[in-house]
Amino acid sequence: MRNAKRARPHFRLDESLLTGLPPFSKLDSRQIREILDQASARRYDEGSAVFEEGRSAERFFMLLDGYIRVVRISPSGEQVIVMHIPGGQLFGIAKALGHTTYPATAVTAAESLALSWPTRLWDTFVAQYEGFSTETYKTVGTRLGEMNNRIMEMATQQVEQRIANAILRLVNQTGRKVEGGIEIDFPITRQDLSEMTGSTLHTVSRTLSGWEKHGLISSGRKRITVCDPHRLVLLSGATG
DNA sequence: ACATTAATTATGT
DNA sequence: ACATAATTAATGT
Repeated sequence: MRNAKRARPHFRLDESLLTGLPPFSKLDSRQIREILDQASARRYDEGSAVFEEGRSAERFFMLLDGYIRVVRISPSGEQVIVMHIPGGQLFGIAKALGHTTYPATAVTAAESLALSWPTRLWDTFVAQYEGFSTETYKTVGTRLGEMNNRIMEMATQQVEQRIANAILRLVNQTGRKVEGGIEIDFPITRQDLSEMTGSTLHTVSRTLSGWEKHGLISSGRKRITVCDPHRLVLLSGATG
């Protein structure tokens, strides 16, 4: 039966969701409780936007499970994939960068689960939760370093090496062991790889086919597993 | 050393 | 059956 409208049922989020995650690892269970009671949880289908570039940063997020694809669109309409964020990390933390709007769009690369809080809570989180700010600045620093490396790659390396580096990054961050190698844990297309490397899906397809022929990787539709990481590193590294 | 264009085939609902 | 992904060859800068 269709019942009367009622307020969103208040699910008590389990404390184990946050305990152990770096930004919260130093907190006692009372503090975790506090934080969880102010959070809202939401599930996202694959490919749905969590927030969009330019929009006011109303909330910040903790990705509990799944993967976030950070995306920007050029004025001419081409998409660029800035990076991927795995579960267990904060994202949409515009406030940490001194922004009031989101600097990029966040799309789920797989079905995902995220907590979020109103951005007005950011300062109190920083002020009263030990380790929160230092840990978040660590992740900001890590991401900055990655983007830094990407800039170098873009400027100096050829497409094949950039693709190799992109895949290695994904494998390091999201790789899960399967028989015969390490698989990228979420669906990824040649188009995606091209948007990460400033290339085209055709070039990506050709290079991947070549690698597959030589046993470096194996791939199906939207799936890539690295069989020989070592040789891939050789390809990606100093001029071959 | 790569993009573009185009045609063809494979794969998932 | 249909849409989306991937491959492959030919041609262009």
